[in-house]
Amino acid sequence: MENKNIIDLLTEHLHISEKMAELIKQYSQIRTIEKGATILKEGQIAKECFFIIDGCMKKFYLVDGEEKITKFYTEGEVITPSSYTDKNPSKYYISAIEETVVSYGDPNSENEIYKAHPELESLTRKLGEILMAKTNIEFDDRIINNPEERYLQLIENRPKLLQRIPQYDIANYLGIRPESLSRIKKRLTK
Amino acid sequence: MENKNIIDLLTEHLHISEKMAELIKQYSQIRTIEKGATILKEGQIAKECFFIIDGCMKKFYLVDGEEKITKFYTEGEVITPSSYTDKNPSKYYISAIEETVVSYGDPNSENEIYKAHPELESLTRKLGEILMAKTNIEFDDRIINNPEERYLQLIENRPKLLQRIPQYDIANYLGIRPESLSRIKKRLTK
DNA sequence: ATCGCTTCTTAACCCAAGTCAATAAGAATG
DNA sequence: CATTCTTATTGACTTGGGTTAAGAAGCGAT
Repeated sequence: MENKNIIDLLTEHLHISEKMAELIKQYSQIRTIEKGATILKEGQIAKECFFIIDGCMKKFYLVDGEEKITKFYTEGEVITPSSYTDKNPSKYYISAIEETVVSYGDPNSENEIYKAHPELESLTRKLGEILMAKTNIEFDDRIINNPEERYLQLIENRPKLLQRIPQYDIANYLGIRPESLSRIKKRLTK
Repeated sequence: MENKNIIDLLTEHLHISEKMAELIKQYSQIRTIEKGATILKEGQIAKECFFIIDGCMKKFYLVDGEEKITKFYTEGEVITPSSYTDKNPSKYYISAIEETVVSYGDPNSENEIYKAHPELESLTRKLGEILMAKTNIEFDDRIINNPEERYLQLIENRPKLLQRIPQYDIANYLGIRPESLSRIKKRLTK
Protein backbone atom coordinates (compact mmCIF):
# COMPACT_ATOMS: atom_id res chain seq x y z
CA MET A 1 0.00 0.00 0.00
CA GLU A 2 2.86 2.40 0.79
CA ASN A 3 4.58 2.12 -2.62
CA LYS A 4 3.42 5.58 -3.73
CA ASN A 5 5.06 8.71 -2.33
CA ILE A 6 4.37 12.39 -1.97
CA ILE A 7 7.29 13.68 -4.04
CA ASP A 8 6.37 11.73 -7.18
CA LEU A 9 2.78 12.90 -6.91
CA LEU A 10 3.76 16.53 -6.41
CA THR A 11 6.18 16.54 -9.36
CA GLU A 12 3.24 15.63 -11.62
CA HIS A 13 1.95 19.16 -10.92
CA LEU A 14 5.11 21.25 -10.50
CA HIS A 15 8.91 21.11 -10.31
CA ILE A 16 10.39 20.33 -6.90
CA SER A 17 14.07 20.81 -6.04
CA GLU A 18 16.12 18.22 -4.14
CA LYS A 19 16.18 20.45 -1.08
CA MET A 20 12.43 20.92 -1.14
CA ALA A 21 11.90 17.19 -1.53
CA GLU A 22 14.01 16.53 1.55
CA LEU A 23 12.10 19.13 3.54
CA ILE A 24 8.74 17.73 2.57
CA LYS A 25 9.76 14.16 3.38
CA GLN A 26 11.15 15.27 6.71
CA TYR A 27 8.01 17.11 7.82
CA SER A 28 5.24 14.99 6.37
CA GLN A 29 2.93 13.28 8.79
CA ILE A 30 1.25 10.18 7.35
CA ARG A 31 -1.79 8.22 8.46
CA THR A 32 -4.27 5.74 7.04
CA ILE A 33 -8.02 6.35 7.00
CA GLU A 34 -10.08 3.17 6.92
CA LYS A 35 -12.64 2.51 4.21
CA GLY A 36 -15.97 4.17 4.95
CA ALA A 37 -14.61 6.43 7.69
CA THR A 38 -15.92 10.02 7.74
CA ILE A 39 -13.24 12.60 8.49
CA LEU A 40 -15.54 15.65 8.39
CA LYS A 41 -19.25 15.96 9.18
CA GLU A 42 -21.79 18.72 8.67
CA GLY A 43 -21.60 21.24 11.51
CA GLN A 44 -18.00 20.40 12.40
CA ILE A 45 -14.99 22.63 11.86
CA ALA A 46 -12.08 20.85 10.17
CA LYS A 47 -8.86 20.88 12.20
CA GLU A 48 -6.75 19.33 9.46
CA CYS A 49 -6.14 19.51 5.74
CA PHE A 50 -5.04 16.52 3.64
CA PHE A 51 -2.94 15.41 0.70
CA ILE A 52 -3.95 12.03 -0.74
CA ILE A 53 -1.10 9.61 -1.26
CA ASP A 54 -3.09 6.47 -2.03
CA GLY A 55 -6.82 5.82 -2.04
CA CYS A 56 -9.98 7.79 -2.71
CA MET A 57 -12.32 10.06 -0.79
CA LYS A 58 -15.60 11.85 -1.53
CA LYS A 59 -17.13 15.19 -0.54
CA PHE A 60 -20.93 15.23 -0.25
CA TYR A 61 -23.91 17.12 1.11
CA LEU A 62 -26.73 15.37 2.98
CA VAL A 63 -30.10 16.65 1.74
CA ASP A 64 -33.23 14.98 3.18
CA GLY A 65 -31.08 11.98 4.06
CA GLU A 66 -29.75 11.76 0.48
CA GLU A 67 -26.08 12.04 -0.37
CA LYS A 68 -25.15 14.61 -3.02
CA ILE A 69 -21.56 13.95 -4.07
CA THR A 70 -19.81 17.01 -5.50
CA LYS A 71 -16.21 15.81 -5.66
CA PHE A 72 -13.92 12.77 -5.66
CA TYR A 73 -10.38 13.14 -4.38
CA THR A 74 -7.66 10.72 -5.54
CA GLU A 75 -3.88 10.40 -5.46
CA GLY A 76 -2.11 13.76 -5.68
CA GLU A 77 -5.15 15.84 -4.75
CA VAL A 78 -5.42 18.24 -1.85
CA ILE A 79 -8.39 18.50 0.51
CA THR A 80 -8.64 21.88 2.21
CA PRO A 81 -12.12 21.97 3.77
CA SER A 82 -13.62 25.48 3.68
CA SER A 83 -14.22 25.20 7.43
CA TYR A 84 -10.46 24.67 7.90
CA THR A 85 -9.93 28.12 6.37
CA ASP A 86 -12.91 30.15 7.57
CA LYS A 87 -13.64 28.37 10.90
CA ASN A 88 -17.37 28.21 10.13
CA PRO A 89 -19.30 24.94 10.59
CA SER A 90 -18.98 22.71 7.54
CA LYS A 91 -22.02 22.28 5.30
CA TYR A 92 -20.74 19.01 3.88
CA TYR A 93 -19.18 15.65 4.71
CA ILE A 94 -15.90 14.06 3.60
CA SER A 95 -15.41 10.31 3.81
CA ALA A 96 -13.16 7.55 2.48
CA ILE A 97 -14.45 5.37 -0.36
CA GLU A 98 -11.39 3.12 -0.08
CA GLU A 99 -8.77 2.68 2.61
CA THR A 100 -6.80 5.89 2.06
CA VAL A 101 -3.26 6.97 2.94
CA VAL A 102 -2.90 10.70 3.50
CA SER A 103 -0.35 13.25 4.51
CA TYR A 104 -2.03 15.75 6.81
CA GLY A 105 -1.40 19.17 8.30
CA ASP A 106 -2.90 21.38 11.00
CA PRO A 107 -2.58 25.14 11.57
CA ASN A 108 0.09 24.70 14.29
CA SER A 109 2.42 22.48 12.31
CA GLU A 110 1.81 24.61 9.20
CA ASN A 111 2.91 27.76 10.99
CA GLU A 112 5.91 25.96 12.45
CA ILE A 113 7.09 24.70 9.08
CA TYR A 114 6.56 28.01 7.30
CA LYS A 115 8.46 29.85 10.03
CA ALA A 116 11.39 27.49 9.71
CA HIS A 117 11.27 27.30 5.89
CA PRO A 118 9.45 30.24 4.32
CA GLU A 119 10.51 29.06 0.85
CA LEU A 120 7.81 26.37 1.11
CA GLU A 121 5.02 28.96 1.07
CA SER A 122 5.40 29.88 -2.57
CA LEU A 123 5.30 26.17 -3.46
CA THR A 124 2.01 25.57 -1.65
CA ARG A 125 0.56 28.79 -3.04
CA LYS A 126 1.38 27.66 -6.58
CA LEU A 127 -0.11 24.24 -5.94
CA GLY A 128 -3.19 25.93 -4.55
CA GLU A 129 -3.64 28.00 -7.70
CA ILE A 130 -3.23 24.97 -9.96
CA LEU A 131 -5.78 22.95 -8.01
CA MET A 132 -8.21 25.87 -7.81
CA ALA A 133 -8.15 26.18 -11.60
CA LYS A 134 -8.89 22.43 -11.90
CA THR A 135 -11.76 22.71 -9.45
CA ASN A 136 -13.33 25.58 -11.39
CA ILE A 137 -13.17 23.55 -14.59
CA GLU A 138 -14.96 20.65 -12.88
CA PHE A 139 -17.69 22.96 -11.65
CA ASP A 140 -18.17 24.56 -15.07
CA ASP A 141 -18.31 21.08 -16.59
CA ARG A 142 -21.18 20.26 -14.25
CA ILE A 143 -23.15 23.27 -15.41
CA ILE A 144 -22.48 23.01 -19.12
CA ASN A 145 -22.85 19.28 -19.79
CA ASN A 146 -25.69 16.80 -19.23
CA PRO A 147 -25.22 13.51 -17.34
CA GLU A 148 -24.45 11.45 -20.47
CA GLU A 149 -21.84 13.96 -21.67
CA ARG A 150 -20.28 14.11 -18.22
CA TYR A 151 -20.12 10.31 -18.07
CA LEU A 152 -18.29 10.25 -21.41
CA GLN A 153 -15.87 12.88 -20.10
CA LEU A 154 -15.25 10.79 -16.98
CA ILE A 155 -14.33 7.85 -19.22
CA GLU A 156 -11.94 10.16 -21.09
CA ASN A 157 -10.39 12.06 -18.20
CA ARG A 158 -10.49 9.73 -15.20
CA PRO A 159 -10.91 6.16 -16.51
CA LYS A 160 -9.34 4.65 -13.39
CA LEU A 161 -12.04 6.23 -11.26
CA LEU A 162 -14.75 4.14 -12.92
CA GLN A 163 -12.97 0.91 -12.05
CA ARG A 164 -12.53 1.63 -8.38
CA ILE A 165 -15.66 3.54 -7.39
CA PRO A 166 -19.09 1.86 -7.14
CA GLN A 167 -21.58 2.74 -9.87
CA TYR A 168 -24.01 4.29 -7.41
CA ASP A 169 -21.37 6.80 -6.30
CA ILE A 170 -20.51 7.58 -9.93
CA ALA A 171 -24.20 8.07 -10.69
CA ASN A 172 -24.60 10.28 -7.64
CA TYR A 173 -21.65 12.40 -8.74
CA LEU A 174 -23.23 12.73 -12.20
CA GLY A 175 -26.41 13.92 -10.50
CA ILE A 176 -28.55 10.92 -11.46
CA ARG A 177 -29.79 7.58 -10.02
CA PRO A 178 -27.92 4.31 -10.53
CA GLU A 179 -30.79 3.08 -12.73
CA SER A 180 -30.30 6.02 -15.07
CA LEU A 181 -26.57 5.38 -15.31
CA SER A 182 -27.35 1.79 -16.30
CA ARG A 183 -29.63 3.09 -19.05
CA ILE A 184 -26.98 5.55 -20.27
CA LYS A 185 -24.43 2.75 -20.51
CA LYS A 186 -26.93 0.59 -22.42
CA ARG A 187 -27.71 3.48 -24.77
CA LEU A 188 -24.00 4.04 -25.43
CA THR A 189 -23.25 0.42 -26.36
CA LYS A 190 -25.41 0.83 -29.48
CA MET B 1 -27.67 57.00 -12.13
CA GLU B 2 -24.68 58.08 -10.04
CA ASN B 3 -26.60 58.25 -6.73
CA LYS B 4 -25.04 55.03 -5.40
CA ASN B 5 -21.46 55.01 -4.14
CA ILE B 6 -18.67 52.52 -3.44
CA ILE B 7 -18.29 53.15 0.28
CA ASP B 8 -21.93 52.42 1.12
CA LEU B 9 -21.80 49.21 -0.93
CA LEU B 10 -18.57 48.07 0.71
CA THR B 11 -19.80 48.73 4.24
CA GLU B 12 -22.61 46.24 3.60
CA HIS B 13 -19.90 43.56 3.61
CA LEU B 14 -17.30 44.85 6.10
CA HIS B 15 -16.35 47.76 8.32
CA ILE B 16 -14.40 50.58 6.65
CA SER B 17 -12.62 53.33 8.57
CA GLU B 18 -12.82 57.01 7.62
CA LYS B 19 -9.23 56.95 6.40
CA MET B 20 -9.85 53.92 4.21
CA ALA B 21 -12.97 55.47 2.79
CA GLU B 22 -11.01 58.55 1.79
CA LEU B 23 -8.30 56.42 0.17
CA ILE B 24 -10.79 54.40 -1.80
CA LYS B 25 -12.66 57.48 -3.03
CA GLN B 26 -9.39 59.13 -4.01
CA TYR B 27 -8.13 56.21 -6.09
CA SER B 28 -11.30 54.82 -7.61
CA GLN B 29 -11.61 54.99 -11.38
CA ILE B 30 -15.20 54.98 -12.59
CA ARG B 31 -16.72 54.27 -15.97
CA THR B 32 -20.03 53.30 -17.51
CA ILE B 33 -20.55 50.19 -19.64
CA GLU B 34 -23.44 50.43 -22.07
CA LYS B 35 -26.27 47.91 -22.10
CA GLY B 36 -25.39 44.79 -24.08
CA ALA B 37 -21.65 45.53 -24.24
CA THR B 38 -19.30 42.58 -23.77
CA ILE B 39 -16.27 43.36 -21.62
CA LEU B 40 -14.65 39.91 -21.87
CA LYS B 41 -14.82 37.31 -24.63
CA GLU B 42 -13.73 33.67 -24.84
CA GLY B 43 -10.05 33.47 -25.72
CA GLN B 44 -9.22 36.92 -24.38
CA ILE B 45 -7.18 37.68 -21.28
CA ALA B 46 -8.84 40.20 -18.97
CA LYS B 47 -6.75 43.30 -18.30
CA GLU B 48 -9.10 44.71 -15.68
CA CYS B 49 -11.17 43.67 -12.69
CA PHE B 50 -14.42 45.38 -11.68
CA PHE B 51 -16.58 46.45 -8.78
CA ILE B 52 -20.21 47.08 -9.67
CA ILE B 53 -21.64 50.36 -8.42
CA ASP B 54 -24.91 50.38 -10.33
CA GLY B 55 -26.32 48.00 -12.92
CA CYS B 56 -26.08 44.31 -13.73
CA MET B 57 -23.76 42.01 -15.68
CA LYS B 58 -23.71 38.31 -16.55
CA LYS B 59 -21.01 35.67 -16.94
CA PHE B 60 -21.71 32.96 -19.51
CA TYR B 61 -20.19 30.20 -21.62
CA LEU B 62 -21.00 29.78 -25.30
CA VAL B 63 -21.64 26.11 -26.10
CA ASP B 64 -22.75 25.25 -29.66
CA GLY B 65 -23.86 28.86 -30.04
CA GLU B 66 -25.95 28.63 -26.86
CA GLU B 67 -25.39 30.88 -23.87
CA LYS B 68 -24.95 29.15 -20.52
CA ILE B 69 -25.22 31.78 -17.78
CA THR B 70 -23.44 30.84 -14.55
CA LYS B 71 -23.54 34.10 -12.63
CA PHE B 72 -25.24 37.48 -12.33
CA TYR B 73 -23.28 40.36 -10.83
CA THR B 74 -25.13 43.29 -9.25
CA GLU B 75 -24.38 46.29 -7.03
CA GLY B 76 -21.61 45.63 -4.51
CA GLU B 77 -20.24 42.55 -6.28
CA VAL B 78 -16.71 42.09 -7.54
CA ILE B 79 -15.76 40.62 -10.93
CA THR B 80 -12.26 39.16 -10.98
CA PRO B 81 -12.05 37.14 -14.21
CA SER B 82 -9.89 34.03 -13.78
CA SER B 83 -7.88 35.15 -16.82
CA TYR B 84 -7.05 38.39 -14.98
CA THR B 85 -5.34 36.28 -12.31
CA ASP B 86 -3.83 33.37 -14.25
CA LYS B 87 -3.21 35.07 -17.64
CA ASN B 88 -4.72 32.13 -19.53
CA PRO B 89 -7.34 32.73 -22.27
CA SER B 90 -10.81 33.08 -20.81
CA LYS B 91 -13.29 30.26 -21.36
CA TYR B 92 -16.28 32.52 -20.80
CA TYR B 93 -17.85 35.87 -21.64
CA ILE B 94 -18.91 38.76 -19.42
CA SER B 95 -21.42 41.33 -20.64
CA ALA B 96 -23.75 44.03 -19.35
CA ILE B 97 -27.47 43.26 -19.05
CA GLU B 98 -28.19 46.88 -18.15
CA GLU B 99 -26.18 50.05 -18.48
CA THR B 100 -23.68 49.49 -15.68
CA VAL B 101 -21.47 51.83 -13.65
CA VAL B 102 -18.27 50.19 -12.40
CA SER B 103 -15.13 50.98 -10.52
CA TYR B 104 -12.25 49.20 -12.21
CA GLY B 105 -8.65 48.30 -11.58
CA ASP B 106 -5.69 46.96 -13.55
CA PRO B 107 -2.46 45.29 -12.34
CA ASN B 108 -0.42 48.50 -12.67
CA SER B 109 -2.72 50.73 -10.67
CA GLU B 110 -3.25 47.92 -8.16
CA ASN B 111 0.47 47.64 -7.50
CA GLU B 112 0.81 51.39 -7.27
CA ILE B 113 -1.95 51.70 -4.69
CA TYR B 114 -0.75 48.78 -2.58
CA LYS B 115 2.79 50.15 -2.54
CA ALA B 116 1.57 53.51 -1.36
CA HIS B 117 -1.00 52.11 1.08
CA PRO B 118 -0.27 48.53 2.08
CA GLU B 119 -3.06 48.65 4.67
CA LEU B 120 -5.54 48.29 1.79
CA GLU B 121 -4.32 44.78 1.02
CA SER B 122 -5.85 43.15 4.08
CA LEU B 123 -9.16 44.84 3.25
CA THR B 124 -9.29 43.45 -0.29
CA ARG B 125 -8.14 40.03 0.92
CA LYS B 126 -11.01 39.95 3.45
CA LEU B 127 -13.49 41.05 0.82
CA GLY B 128 -12.14 38.33 -1.48
CA GLU B 129 -12.69 35.65 1.15
CA ILE B 130 -16.24 36.83 1.85
CA LEU B 131 -17.15 36.83 -1.83
CA MET B 132 -15.46 33.46 -2.45
CA ALA B 133 -17.59 31.91 0.30
CA LYS B 134 -20.74 33.39 -1.32
CA THR B 135 -19.71 32.04 -4.73
CA ASN B 136 -19.20 28.54 -3.34
CA ILE B 137 -22.66 28.60 -1.78
CA GLU B 138 -24.19 29.59 -5.13
CA PHE B 139 -22.40 26.72 -6.87
CA ASP B 140 -23.47 24.19 -4.25
CA ASP B 141 -27.03 25.49 -4.54
CA ARG B 142 -26.90 24.74 -8.24
CA ILE B 143 -25.90 21.13 -7.59
CA ILE B 144 -28.24 20.39 -4.72
CA ASN B 145 -31.50 21.98 -5.86
CA ASN B 146 -33.70 21.50 -8.94
CA PRO B 147 -34.83 24.39 -11.17
CA GLU B 148 -38.12 24.97 -9.33
CA GLU B 149 -36.40 25.05 -5.93
CA ARG B 150 -33.73 27.39 -7.27
CA TYR B 151 -36.39 29.71 -8.70
CA LEU B 152 -38.09 29.86 -5.29
CA GLN B 153 -34.73 30.65 -3.70
CA LEU B 154 -34.14 33.44 -6.22
CA ILE B 155 -37.50 34.96 -5.21
CA GLU B 156 -36.39 34.75 -1.56
CA ASN B 157 -32.78 35.88 -1.87
CA ARG B 158 -32.62 38.22 -4.86
CA PRO B 159 -36.18 39.43 -5.54
CA LYS B 160 -34.96 42.60 -7.25
CA LEU B 161 -33.10 40.49 -9.82
CA LEU B 162 -36.36 39.04 -11.17
CA GLN B 163 -37.74 42.51 -11.86
CA ARG B 164 -34.78 43.78 -13.81
CA ILE B 165 -33.53 40.74 -15.75
CA PRO B 166 -35.47 39.23 -18.69
CA GLN B 167 -37.13 35.86 -18.08
CA TYR B 168 -35.03 34.10 -20.69
CA ASP B 169 -31.86 35.08 -18.84
CA ILE B 170 -33.36 33.95 -15.53
CA ALA B 171 -34.39 30.65 -17.13
CA ASN B 172 -30.92 30.24 -18.63
CA TYR B 173 -29.35 30.84 -15.22
CA LEU B 174 -31.67 28.21 -13.73
CA GLY B 175 -30.49 25.80 -16.44
CA ILE B 176 -33.84 25.54 -18.24
CA ARG B 177 -35.66 27.00 -21.26
CA PRO B 178 -37.95 30.05 -20.99
CA GLU B 179 -40.96 27.81 -21.75
CA SER B 180 -40.15 25.66 -18.73
CA LEU B 181 -39.86 28.70 -16.48
CA SER B 182 -43.29 29.82 -17.66
CA ARG B 183 -44.66 26.41 -16.70
CA ILE B 184 -42.98 26.50 -13.28
CA LYS B 185 -44.56 29.91 -12.59
CA LYS B 186 -47.94 28.59 -13.66
CA ARG B 187 -47.55 25.51 -11.46
CA LEU B 188 -46.62 27.68 -8.47
CA THR B 189 -49.67 29.97 -8.72
CA LYS B 190 -51.87 27.01 -7.75
C1' DA C 1 -21.23 -24.89 -1.92
C1' DT C 2 -24.48 -22.13 0.11
C1' DC C 3 -26.23 -18.25 2.45
C1' DG C 4 -26.55 -13.44 2.88
C1' DC C 5 -25.34 -8.86 1.52
C1' DT C 6 -24.23 -5.48 -1.65
C1' DT C 7 -24.17 -3.83 -6.24
C1' DC C 8 -25.93 -3.65 -10.83
C1' DT C 9 -29.42 -4.18 -14.38
C1' DT C 10 -34.04 -4.32 -16.41
C1' DA C 11 -38.91 -3.22 -16.98
C1' DA C 12 -43.20 -0.45 -16.39
C1' DC C 13 -45.00 3.77 -15.38
C1' DC C 14 -44.83 8.83 -14.12
C1' DC C 15 -43.36 13.51 -14.45
C1' DA C 16 -40.52 17.53 -15.62
C1' DA C 17 -37.98 19.66 -19.14
C1' DG C 18 -36.96 19.95 -24.27
C1' DT C 19 -38.76 20.94 -28.78
C1' DC C 20 -41.64 22.98 -32.16
C1' DA C 21 -45.11 25.99 -33.32
C1' DA C 22 -48.59 29.38 -32.59
C1' DT C 23 -50.19 33.26 -30.20
C1' DA C 24 -50.18 37.13 -27.04
C1' DA C 25 -48.28 40.96 -24.81
C1' DG C 26 -44.87 44.76 -24.58
C1' DA C 27 -41.46 47.90 -26.18
C1' DA C 28 -39.36 50.51 -29.60
C1' DT C 29 -39.48 52.71 -34.10
C1' DG C 30 -41.12 55.22 -37.64
C1' DC D 1 -51.01 54.80 -34.12
C1' DA D 2 -49.49 51.31 -36.91
C1' DT D 3 -45.54 48.36 -37.64
C1' DT D 4 -41.94 45.68 -36.26
C1' DC D 5 -39.12 43.37 -32.96
C1' DT D 6 -38.57 41.36 -28.67
C1' DT D 7 -40.25 38.84 -24.86
C1' DA D 8 -43.52 35.80 -22.59
C1' DT D 9 -47.01 32.28 -22.59
C1' DT D 10 -49.55 28.15 -24.06
C1' DG D 11 -50.38 23.61 -26.27
C1' DA D 12 -49.03 19.07 -28.31
C1' DC D 13 -45.67 15.92 -28.45
C1' DT D 14 -40.96 13.77 -27.39
C1' DT D 15 -37.31 12.53 -24.37
C1' DG D 16 -34.71 11.44 -20.38
C1' DG D 17 -34.45 10.85 -15.52
C1' DG D 18 -37.17 9.38 -11.10
C1' DT D 19 -39.62 5.72 -8.80
C1' DT D 20 -40.81 1.21 -7.66
C1' DA D 21 -40.11 -3.44 -7.81
C1' DA D 22 -38.05 -7.50 -9.42
C1' DG D 23 -34.27 -10.25 -10.65
C1' DA D 24 -29.17 -11.05 -11.74
C1' DA D 25 -24.45 -10.88 -10.68
C1' DG D 26 -20.57 -10.43 -7.60
C1' DC D 27 -18.41 -11.32 -3.21
C1' DG D 28 -17.32 -12.57 1.52
C1' DA D 29 -18.04 -15.52 5.39
C1' DT D 30 -19.06 -19.68 7.48
